[in-house]
Amino acid sequence: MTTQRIATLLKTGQPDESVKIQGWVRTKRELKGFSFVEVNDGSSLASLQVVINQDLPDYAEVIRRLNTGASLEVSGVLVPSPGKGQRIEVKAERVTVHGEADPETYPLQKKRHSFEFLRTMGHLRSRTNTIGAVLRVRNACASAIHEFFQERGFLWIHTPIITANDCEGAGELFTVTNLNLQKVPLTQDQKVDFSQDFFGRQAYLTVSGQLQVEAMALAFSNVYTFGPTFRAENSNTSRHLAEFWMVEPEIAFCNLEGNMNLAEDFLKYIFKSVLEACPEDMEFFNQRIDDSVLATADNIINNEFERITYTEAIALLEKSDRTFEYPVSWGLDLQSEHERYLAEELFKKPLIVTDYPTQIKAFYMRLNDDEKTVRAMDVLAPKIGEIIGGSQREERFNVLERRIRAQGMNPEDLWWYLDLRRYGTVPHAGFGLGFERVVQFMTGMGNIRDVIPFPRTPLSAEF
RNA sequence: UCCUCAGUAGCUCAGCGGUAGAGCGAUCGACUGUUAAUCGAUUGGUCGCAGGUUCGAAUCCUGCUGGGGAGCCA
Repeated sequence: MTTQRIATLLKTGQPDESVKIQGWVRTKRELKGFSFVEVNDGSSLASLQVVINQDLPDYAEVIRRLNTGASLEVSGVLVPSPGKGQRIEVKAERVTVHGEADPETYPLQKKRHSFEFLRTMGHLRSRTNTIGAVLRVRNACASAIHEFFQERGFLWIHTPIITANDCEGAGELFTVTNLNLQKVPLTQDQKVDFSQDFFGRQAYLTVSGQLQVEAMALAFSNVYTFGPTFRAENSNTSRHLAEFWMVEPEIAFCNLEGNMNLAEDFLKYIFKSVLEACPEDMEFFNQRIDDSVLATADNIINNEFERITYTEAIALLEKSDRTFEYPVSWGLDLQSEHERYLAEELFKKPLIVTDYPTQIKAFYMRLNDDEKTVRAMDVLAPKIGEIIGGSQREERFNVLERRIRAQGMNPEDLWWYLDLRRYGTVPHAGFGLGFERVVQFMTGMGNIRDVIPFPRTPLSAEF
């Protein structure tokens, strides 16, 4: 008999059906004459209750070995459950213990654990209710992202992880090298001689696939990247990782309005899709983690996002009677507290802020006619802050070259990026979305380290 | 990197100058249907590490780690 998944049995299993399941013991309750064992195989939040009667051969020995964390295989028959809390249960006919888990040392006890503690066991924590639910939602969300773009004819582009482009300006980079670090070759002026390194020049882990994905958009019209991204910043917050996943669509023949529409449709789609795919897990988050999770999802799906310009945002902040720690003034970037005030208190829903001052944004964003602002957009979500950052790109060769120079960079280093404006340039736009931040936002999880299987942060890469 | 709080039993914490306590877990026992099972008993600690102050340090001071907040950003 083939093994069935517990999620399927809980949903569609019928009494008298013969079944075989495999999984891990979540908890065991021994009574006189028989025992209840809850078995979870990761397919759903709920476990399947297995009833083992003492007339089973080797009953005492089997039960002794079935502690929390042990792995087993059960063959039996489904029966209606007389107890509360489950529709059906398995009456065990044969139980095989694959691996024991010594209860004296197995760290996951049948009680609540703090997330801090679970982080010290990256290899085991996915067997818990919360982290299990998070990772199922994460999977559903990743799947929804691909569905969304594939349905719309976007090509998934695998942009490089290793890059020599140090000119995107998006934070600190990790160097990739195979130089002998015991004996680093030096140039005459005592700098590291990267010409002797693997790529013949200094290379890095990517901080964004945007530059490359723009090149692809100018061949395939609509494309997206979805892959890991690396930042070597010494950021110690609940919203930052050194290794995270980013989604970056890029659309040719598109302006900022089209970009905003896509971003809004995109967020609505993935929330809806995850609610459909993981209703139990989402309900769990609403009950145990953050009781506004379902309302927030509903808010995203059913409301139009607010859209204001940076200039309007500054006016609203200046008009508010709130006192902010950081000053509000046209030309200064919005601080976390400003973004949160706008999204959480003033509008109480996601909003898109556009047309930021030129000097606080990247060189590739399209210059407006006033030359004081660029066609940038940030989608700000309650609780998380910036969840999406994007822009219409500067497609005019002369303007782009001028802006590269103005930011102290050398146009020659970006020769191929400029080439895209030299040959068949088109208006185009795109955005970047922090995948873990979306999962955080969806699940209500407070710390980004708990929405990725193995988080990498400063001083932390144990698992 | 800065601010701030915290490191005491397997876990969550109390004790805050006179050499250790609770709840949960685990273990054993009881219970024909439990579901964070319940009830009874038992077990459990170089008080993070290294220095220093003191007659005496878990307790006070200094360096290293974790949480929260900020900056940077996604």
